[in-house]
Amino acid sequence: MTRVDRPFFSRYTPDVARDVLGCVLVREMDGLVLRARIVEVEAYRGADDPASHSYRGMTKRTSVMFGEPGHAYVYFTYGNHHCLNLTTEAEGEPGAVLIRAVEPLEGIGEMRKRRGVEELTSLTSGPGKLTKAMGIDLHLNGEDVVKSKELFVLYGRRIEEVAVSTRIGISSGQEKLWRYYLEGNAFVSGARTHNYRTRESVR
DNA sequence: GTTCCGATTTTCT
DNA sequence: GAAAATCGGAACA
Repeated sequence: MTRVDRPFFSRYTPDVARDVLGCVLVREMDGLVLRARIVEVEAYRGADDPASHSYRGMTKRTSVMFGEPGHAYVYFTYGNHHCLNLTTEAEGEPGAVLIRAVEPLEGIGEMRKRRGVEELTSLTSGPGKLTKAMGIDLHLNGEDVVKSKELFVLYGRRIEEVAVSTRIGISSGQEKLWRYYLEGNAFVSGARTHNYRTRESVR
């Protein structure tokens, strides 16, 4: 397995989002290995994207989005949940891909323990769920996933069919179709938002 | 310093 | 289908 490299992330964010589908997210700690396949993502950019945290420019929190591509941007929201992003675009340009859902591959028992849930499809089918299942929190904010030993991404199998829709949980920027997911995958979140759906073949 | 609110999840009706 | 839980960041004064 080959690690996803810096140039992969240093591109137009929606392209990175679509291409990272099918790649494998790996979390290693305390001799533990957790692996999961990325099945749902969303793209967030900067000044052209009112739904993005970096829409109004750089702040202490969003500085990671402006930095070198290929780093983890982790934020805390709703007083309960962490969300994982991978930064994109050339250094100086804000951008990140939100990992919304993954499919567990290895360390499933550990994920169940961390989530306190048995149901396999509930383990990592949401941005807050997968961070809890994989032990991802603010201490990984800014982590360089190109070099990190704790959190990184491997290239995966080729993907046949990708579905596109509006992003979930945002109040502006709804005209952009920047949510990408594997059509029919059981771990995709957002069953409640039967919004715009388009199909397209990729790769 | 104070106020407002969210790139969510869970639980209850 | 609706609402509560819960707290750090960002905006405003």
